[in-house]
Amino acid sequence: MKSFYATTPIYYVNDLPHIGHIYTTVVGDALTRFHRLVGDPTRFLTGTDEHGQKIQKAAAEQGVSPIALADRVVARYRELWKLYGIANDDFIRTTEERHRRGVEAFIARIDSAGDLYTAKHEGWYCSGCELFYTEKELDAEKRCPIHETPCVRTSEENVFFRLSRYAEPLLSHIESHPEFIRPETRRAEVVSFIRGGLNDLSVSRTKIEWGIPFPGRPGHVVYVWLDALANYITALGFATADDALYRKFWESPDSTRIHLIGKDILRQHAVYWPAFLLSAGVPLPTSVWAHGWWLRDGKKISKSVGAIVRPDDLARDFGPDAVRYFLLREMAFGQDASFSDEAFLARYNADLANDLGNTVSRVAALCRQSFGRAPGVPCAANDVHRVYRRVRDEWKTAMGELAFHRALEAVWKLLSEINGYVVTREPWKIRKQEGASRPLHRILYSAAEGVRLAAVLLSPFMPATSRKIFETLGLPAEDPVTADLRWGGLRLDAPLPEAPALFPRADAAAYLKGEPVDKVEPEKREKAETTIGPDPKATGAVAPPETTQAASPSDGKIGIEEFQKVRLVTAKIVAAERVPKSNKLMRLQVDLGSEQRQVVAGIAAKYSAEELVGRNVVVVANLRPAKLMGVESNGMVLAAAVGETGEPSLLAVADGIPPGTRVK
RNA sequence: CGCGGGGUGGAGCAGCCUGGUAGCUCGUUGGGCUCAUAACCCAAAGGUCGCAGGUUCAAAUCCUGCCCCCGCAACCA
Repeated sequence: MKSFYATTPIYYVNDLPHIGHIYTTVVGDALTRFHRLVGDPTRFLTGTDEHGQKIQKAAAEQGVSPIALADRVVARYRELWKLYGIANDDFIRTTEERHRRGVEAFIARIDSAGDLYTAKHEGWYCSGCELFYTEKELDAEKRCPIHETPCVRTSEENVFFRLSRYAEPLLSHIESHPEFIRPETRRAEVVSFIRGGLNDLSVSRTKIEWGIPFPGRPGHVVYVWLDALANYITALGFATADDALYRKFWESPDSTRIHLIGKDILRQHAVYWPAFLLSAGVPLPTSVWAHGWWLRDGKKISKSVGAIVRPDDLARDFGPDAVRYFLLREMAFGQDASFSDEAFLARYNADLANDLGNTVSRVAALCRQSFGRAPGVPCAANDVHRVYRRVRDEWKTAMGELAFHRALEAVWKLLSEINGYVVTREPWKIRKQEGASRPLHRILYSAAEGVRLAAVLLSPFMPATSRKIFETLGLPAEDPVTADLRWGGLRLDAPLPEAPALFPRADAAAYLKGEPVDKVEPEKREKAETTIGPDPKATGAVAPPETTQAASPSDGKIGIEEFQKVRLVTAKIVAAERVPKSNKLMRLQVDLGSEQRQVVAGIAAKYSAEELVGRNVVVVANLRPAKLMGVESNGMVLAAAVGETGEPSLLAVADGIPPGTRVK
């Protein structure tokens, strides 16, 4: 029997969980729940990546130790996974002892293969960032893009990995294993990247302390990616005395090993990681599966636009399973998909409330009204059973291809069949005419058994919902096992408890307007709030610098003296031209009365050069100069940022106000 | 030649790898049912599958060229 091992990336503790993390983890959970259900020995791993520059720095800024910072974020991940019903078998942290040992052993193998050497790495170094920059990233004066201070030409001694040696072996592996990189487009991407030539990879750092000490190279720590990627095998006990899991789930030719990743970290997983493994003489993963990105309302989710989707709100209002369902149903795995409240509400009402929830309560109510309990006479020869067999096969095939949306579509065919079956047989009429007759038992048995099997097929996707459905049908509220996939698992004459609606219909219009939805049972709501409610402390602790820097400690308010530091004056635009090759930059010459100067503004998407000339605007006069696309800017033109896109709308100044007039 | 995603009934999508009746959800229209969460069932209308060539007995699907939209990065001072 084939063992099945799936991993998510380990998440970097500098960031709070967002929809991407939740998605990958939910996918891994659904996939491994499926494999457990069909009877494969299965293991599911997730965890956190805790080393590196950013963590060290963030911790220092907050005056805590890096590990304390990591602990805090890890606790949050653990809560979140619990909330979403993630059944991971293990949770690895790169700061754990077992991981460190595994990495050391892994590096020792690579070293003895002769793939490591030490060399000088020269570049422009910013002491503020503690990072090397490439020429491209710096301006003409070699200034750091973040600190705007000059970088120093420095050299650092690094350990290098002979990645260049593995171009051919990788290509031939990819060639002979079509399932190695999926989907297809990603595979082509990787092939072209490798064909473009592979440079040896620097795998140690000397300027950082927060990492695993590089074996045999005092003063060096292991480069974060080499450290992080190894988690997939160190968590299995690679190169330890107790490596039973490693042998069963990784080394065995009968194992399937799948890395689920976002397409942004494809190169690390499809090039670097397999190269390391080849060097160390360890089998490669069966498959690296790169999924697409979630877009917000069709646009890339970006922090600067403020369109971060944290599904916490939806999980609180509609339950974690509804979010799981949406994520798995809406995205064709591998492609990008859009996350919008409208789409969520539409799916929630149509699929979960109308189809699933209503069918369950409909069938349960029919049984209760007819018999006061579950049907007492089984039936196997009926349309529901026939459709079930077909649906179950489609479901299996789709899951094998990681086509979750198709697997779910199949289950909905079964629900639809049950509804159609009930309408055709009209059990309510039979009940009135002949009471709890044998035919009525058989009809409702077919319907109820169909519902039970739908719940079994749904269990990888919506485990909690699935258990509730079993309960509604008078069965134990447990995760199903392989035998439960067979027709005939319903318990005859079982008492049926009164059950609340699984997914009460939501008033979509009201919800989208921001009104509260009181649709989730109080019990669920409470739980959701305590576990994922906003935790300002945790948020502040790990939020990226731009949010933590909010200067004033208390409420974000500043004194007037602080505001007065900003010198605002009116100005007249005397000339305007687009910055070549830029999308939204406009180079403006503005008259400040006493002087004329050049200001660059990001308004070209909205305003043409002609309509700008002659306009009176407000500018910030005492702003430090900056270069944008190589053009110097000495000030800032004020504009309202309208809507989510921040479309600029210039502030107007009444005619007749001379340029250079102070604004306050 | 920066990197990537996409253009399929009114809307949102699947199908494309492995050519052969264009499918799903929502919406619309008509009918049915009244057991169920105003839910459910049946039927209908509605598509030059971005454009142009090519390969083929056959192209949404494979090849070539082009057009358009979107995201990332460089650029929101």
